[in-house]
Amino acid sequence: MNNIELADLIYPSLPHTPEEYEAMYPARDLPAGAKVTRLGPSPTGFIHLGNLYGAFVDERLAHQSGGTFFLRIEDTDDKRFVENAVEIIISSLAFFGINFDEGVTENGDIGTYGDYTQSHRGEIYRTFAKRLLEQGLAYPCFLSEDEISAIREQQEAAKTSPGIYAGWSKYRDWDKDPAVAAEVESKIRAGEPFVIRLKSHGVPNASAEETARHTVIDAIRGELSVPDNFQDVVIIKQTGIPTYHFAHVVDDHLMRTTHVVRGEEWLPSLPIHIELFEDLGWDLPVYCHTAQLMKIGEDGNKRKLSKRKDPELSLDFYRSQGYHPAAVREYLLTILNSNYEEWRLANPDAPTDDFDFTTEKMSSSGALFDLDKLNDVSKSTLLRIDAAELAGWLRSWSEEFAPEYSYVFRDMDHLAAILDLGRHDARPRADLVYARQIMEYIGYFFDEAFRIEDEYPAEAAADKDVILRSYLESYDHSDDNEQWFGKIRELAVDLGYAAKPKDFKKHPEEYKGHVGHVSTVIRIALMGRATSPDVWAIQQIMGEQTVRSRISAQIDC
RNA sequence: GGCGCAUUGGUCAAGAGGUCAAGACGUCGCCCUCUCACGGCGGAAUCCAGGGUUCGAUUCCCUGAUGCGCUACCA
Repeated sequence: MNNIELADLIYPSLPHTPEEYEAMYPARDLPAGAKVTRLGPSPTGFIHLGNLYGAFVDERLAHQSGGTFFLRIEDTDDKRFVENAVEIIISSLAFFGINFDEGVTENGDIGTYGDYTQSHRGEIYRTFAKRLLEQGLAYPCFLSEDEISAIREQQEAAKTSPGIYAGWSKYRDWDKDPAVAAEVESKIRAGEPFVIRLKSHGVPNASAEETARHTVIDAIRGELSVPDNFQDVVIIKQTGIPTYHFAHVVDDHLMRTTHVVRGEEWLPSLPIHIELFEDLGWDLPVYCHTAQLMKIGEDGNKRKLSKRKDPELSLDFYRSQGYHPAAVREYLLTILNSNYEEWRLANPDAPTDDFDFTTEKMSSSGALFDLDKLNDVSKSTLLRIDAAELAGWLRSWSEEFAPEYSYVFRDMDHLAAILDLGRHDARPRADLVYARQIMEYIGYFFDEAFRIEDEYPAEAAADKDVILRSYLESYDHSDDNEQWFGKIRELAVDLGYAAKPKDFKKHPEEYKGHVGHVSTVIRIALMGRATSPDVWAIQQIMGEQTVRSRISAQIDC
C-alpha cells in the first residue's frame, strides 16, 4: 500500500479535487490594497469586550481599505455549542456597530466563498487532508488516549518535549514497516477510529542553533522569528472534524483572507500554521496578533479577561448598564490606537470612521480595562449626541433592561429638555455617562423618584421655613435667571447672610452664612439634593406648579 | 518544567542613544462660582533589576525578575 492507496482507502470518494476548490474560490476581485478580514467566533453565545476589541480591528482594516469583512462560525468543537449563539453574536456585534459584508447572517449565508460555517465544510477539509495523505505529509494515527498519556509520562520522565512527533507514534512511519502497514490497512477497513496527524518535517528537540526559523512580519508586532514546528498535530479529529489549525489554514486560504487578526495566545501555534501553509503550497496571510485586554484580578495581578470570571466584561454588562454603543466604540478606539485620542481632540465632531486606523499604532502589550476612562470618554461622546436621539435611545434601553423607569418616558419632549440641560452652554455640562446613571441623575424631575436625600445646610437649617416661605411669596415664574437670582440674594441679605461667599469667608463672624447656603435650602426643597445644575433652568423645565408644590411641601410650620 | 510574548507614573500611553521623559484618565491643591458639573492653572507620581557596548543609555546587547499566554482529538 502506498500513500495514494492509503488516502483512497481513508477517503474513497470526495466530490471535488483541491484544484476544483481553488477554481471555485478564485482570488477576489478587489481594488489594490483592499484587505479581507474575518471574525471567527465559536458559537458559545458569549462575547466579551476582548472579542469586540478584535472585531473592531477586523472591521476597520477591511472597511477602511475598501475590502471585505466576513463572519465565519468556527464550530469545530462540538462540545461547546450553544443554541441561538449565532444570533446573539450577530446582534451583539451589530449593536456596537460591527457589520459584516459577507458570511453567516440570521437569514443564511451571503457571499460566494462559503459555506461560512465550519461544521458544513467537512468535505473541503477532507479533500485537502487527503492531498496531504497522498503526498506523505500526513498520516492516520490510532494511538488511544491511554497510549498517549503513557507517552506523555515517558516524555516527562525523560524531560523531553511532550507531544506526538517523530519517534513516538509508530503509525507515523507505517510505510517503512510492512507489519504496521498491514495493521493500518486492516484497522481502517474494520472502521476503527483514528485521527489524521500532520507529518511534520521539523527536527524534534533541536538546539536553538539548529532550529530552522522563519521570519514573519506581524502587522502589529513587527518582525517575528518563528521556529520550525516539529509536532505532528492533529488536523482531523476522530469525528472527522478538523482542528482549529487545519480549519484556519484551509478556510483563510479558500476564503482569500488577507489579514488574520487574532489574539496573541495564538502566537505559539504560528509554527504549525506556517508549516501547514507551506505543505499546501499557499501564501501566508498577514498576521495581526493583538494584545489581550486584561483586568486586575482578586490577587492584584494582571490577568486575561475571562469569560467565566468576568461577567461584568461581557458586552451585556455595558448594554444593561446603558453605555451608549458609540461610547464603547470610542473607548475601544482609544485603547486600540495610541494616537486616537489626539486625533479626537483635533477633530471633536468628525465621525470615528474618518480616523485612519493602523495596526502599527497598536500596542503589543495587554491593556488593563479602565472603567474611569470609559466613563470619561462616555461623557464627551454623549455630548455629541442630540438630546431627542438620546431620549429615544434611553427609552429602548429602558424597555429592554429597566422597565421600572417607564415613568421617565411619558413625555419625550420633556425628557429631551431635561437631557439638554446645560449642554449648549459655552462650556457644556458633561453630566451624562450611562443610562442607569442618567436615570438616577435626572430622577428629581419625576415625582416617582423625587425624595429629600440631603440634609439642609447647618448654616441655614434654622431659617429653612422662613427662607422657603419668602421664596414662595416672591417667586415669579416669568423672571429671567438674573432677576430670579437677584431676589435670592436680596432674601439672603435680609436674613443676615452674606451676598457673596467671599464676604462670608473674610468675616464669618458677621454673617449666619452666605447666599450659597440659602440657595442650597431651595435646591434641596426642589431637587432633594444639595447639588444640581442651575436651579432657574431646572424650574423652567419643571413648571411653576411643581416648583410651588415642592417648596410648600417642605415648609413645616 | 519547556517554549513564546510583554515590561515608561495608580491606569492608558508618546518618545529618541544626549529631552526639563509628551499627552489623556484618575488623584491632590488653587481659580472661576449660589451648589454641582464644565473650564482654567498648578502639584504629586514613571523608564523592572543587574551587567555590558558607548564620552553618554530609559532607548542597543546579555542575564535575571515579574506578568501574561501556549504546552488538547478547545478555540
